[in-house]
Amino acid sequence: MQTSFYERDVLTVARELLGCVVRHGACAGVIVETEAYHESEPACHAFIGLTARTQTLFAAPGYAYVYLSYGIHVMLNAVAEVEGVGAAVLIRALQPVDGIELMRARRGVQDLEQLCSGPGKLTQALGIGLEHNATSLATGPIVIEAAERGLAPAELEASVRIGITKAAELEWRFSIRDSRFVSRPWPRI
DNA sequence: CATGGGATTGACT
DNA sequence: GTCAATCCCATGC
Repeated sequence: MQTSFYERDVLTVARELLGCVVRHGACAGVIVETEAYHESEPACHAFIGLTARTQTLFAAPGYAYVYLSYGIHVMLNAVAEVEGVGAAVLIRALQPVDGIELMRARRGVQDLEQLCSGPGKLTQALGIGLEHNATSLATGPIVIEAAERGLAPAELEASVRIGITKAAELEWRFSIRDSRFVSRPWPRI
């Protein structure tokens, strides 16, 4: 998708990424869960300001912000809002579509519902690493393709973030309702 | 230069 | 439910 898709309010981008397809090489999956981060909110890496680690967060929209969590897990984010604003959408879960056997080999797991049901799982399944930080999601090697159809409002589920007091009333997390491929049960609003 | 925390996962009790 | 694994990087001395 083009840059203009990402150059909007990060919550809107997080909502509309549901149903889109993440593709890397032979592997691809439909996004079923996202989480928005914005520099105004302390859980966001950009909250502390521009550093070497977080500079991608402030980069032009439509780029991939990839970082390592807990020294083990790779997180894939799509940079949103205008250049200079630190905001991004974490891709939290996918419904596997293509390259499923390769995903199973990379994960060492057979169960389709366990292949991409978490932010660290989906990057492992798709072979995404830190070397993909600051690459374009429009030109690849990782690309995000538009949803085949728009989601009906009833299919969308929103939730507050867990463990954050400030701005806890805002709906930062989005998923496709009743999808079997999300990372975990969410608190209902 | 040393330290400590993090947007997680999976194994084990 | 609890807990360890393990790398990057921001902060502080």
